[in-house]
Amino acid sequence: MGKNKQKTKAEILTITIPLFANEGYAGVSMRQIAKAVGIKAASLYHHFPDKQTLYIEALAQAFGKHADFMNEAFTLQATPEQRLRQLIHKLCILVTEDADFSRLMQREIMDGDEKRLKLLADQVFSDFFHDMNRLCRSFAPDRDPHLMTVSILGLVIYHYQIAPIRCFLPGFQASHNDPDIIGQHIFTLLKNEIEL
Amino acid sequence: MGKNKQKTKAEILTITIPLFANEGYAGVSMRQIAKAVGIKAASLYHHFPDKQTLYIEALAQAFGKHADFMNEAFTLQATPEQRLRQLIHKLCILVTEDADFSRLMQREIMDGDEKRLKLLADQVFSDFFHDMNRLCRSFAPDRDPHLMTVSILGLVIYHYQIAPIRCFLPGFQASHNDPDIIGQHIFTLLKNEIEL
DNA sequence: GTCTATAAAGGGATAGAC
DNA sequence: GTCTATCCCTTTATAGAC
Repeated sequence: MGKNKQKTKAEILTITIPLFANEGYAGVSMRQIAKAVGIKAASLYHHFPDKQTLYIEALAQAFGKHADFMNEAFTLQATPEQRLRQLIHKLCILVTEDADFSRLMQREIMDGDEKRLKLLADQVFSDFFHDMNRLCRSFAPDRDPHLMTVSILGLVIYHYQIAPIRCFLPGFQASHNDPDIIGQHIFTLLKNEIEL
Repeated sequence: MGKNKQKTKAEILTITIPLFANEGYAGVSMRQIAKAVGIKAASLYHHFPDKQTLYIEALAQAFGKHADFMNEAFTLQATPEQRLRQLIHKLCILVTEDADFSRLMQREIMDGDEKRLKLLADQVFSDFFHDMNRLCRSFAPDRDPHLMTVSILGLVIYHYQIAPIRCFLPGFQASHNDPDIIGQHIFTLLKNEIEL
């Protein structure tokens, strides 16, 4: 009844996502993808017209997975301080637990052309970013909300990005990879900004 | 007298660096490099035994270029506050003005194997990171210096990383790409940390 | 929906002339 | 030090059998 086709397509994408996340678009061949999926390369072209499309759909699946988180991170009614703490905590968990998502995002911001970036911004980040701006305004009304939002994202994301080399850098301790420790550090860093 | 060989080698690397920075290792072919340099692909193998070596030497040249900055950022005698402001300012200028350096670094942290990352950490960042830890201790003695150092780097670097998509995100203004504006924002964000 | 076979192009790398 | 020519392999993608 055609249900297998859809299922197989999503399965292919699920298997493909970590490959693109770890090796990049140019670093993964259709043969490698096919091998990982368990079919021959030619069969991939039954599901996707070309490699580009396969990549774009993998992106869409990887990013769509977290749409809920993006929208739910701001629902709870609480003080700005509590909401900021919650948000930082959830962001730390997100980047730590879905490395594929984070890496794909990083690569896409690096390599995506203008058209793809605009799509990513509008369809994935717009609402989330807007909510973050609003949160920033609520606890730091005198600050530029856009700059604050980027700063908070940078604080969380860079601690994750630098993880592969961090263990070789001066002052490293194992606890520095713990999302709770990192989240707590970032929250106290920003706490002074909060107007009580 | 063999002086041309050295000169040409450095010239090749200079031309190659932006290619690897923009397209990544797998995204650039020896033929593309040769074309950019203005010679044939086979001639590249007179200077470098293989593509890997060419890439590594390009990294070395791109990173070595900023060794002075890394070491000079902490020489001036001043209050911790002044030194922090100076450092943030110089970092903002660095990542803004040498996009190739920043992108290569980002790719290398993402894709480098353990051996290359250890080399990068020891030979490029060790002293700089150590100095940053010391600076952090001087203005925020109660904080973990490693976490503080990474946070400061993340604040600066992420504002640069997100630049390609930033203009599509809510609240963007042209001034958000100005290193002076970003630097000022980050400094005031950290200023509350400073023990006067 | 997957397979084999294959086309057409591009990849890294080498040999040997100049 | 650069060239042409070439080797051998991989790549993306298609055609057509099952």
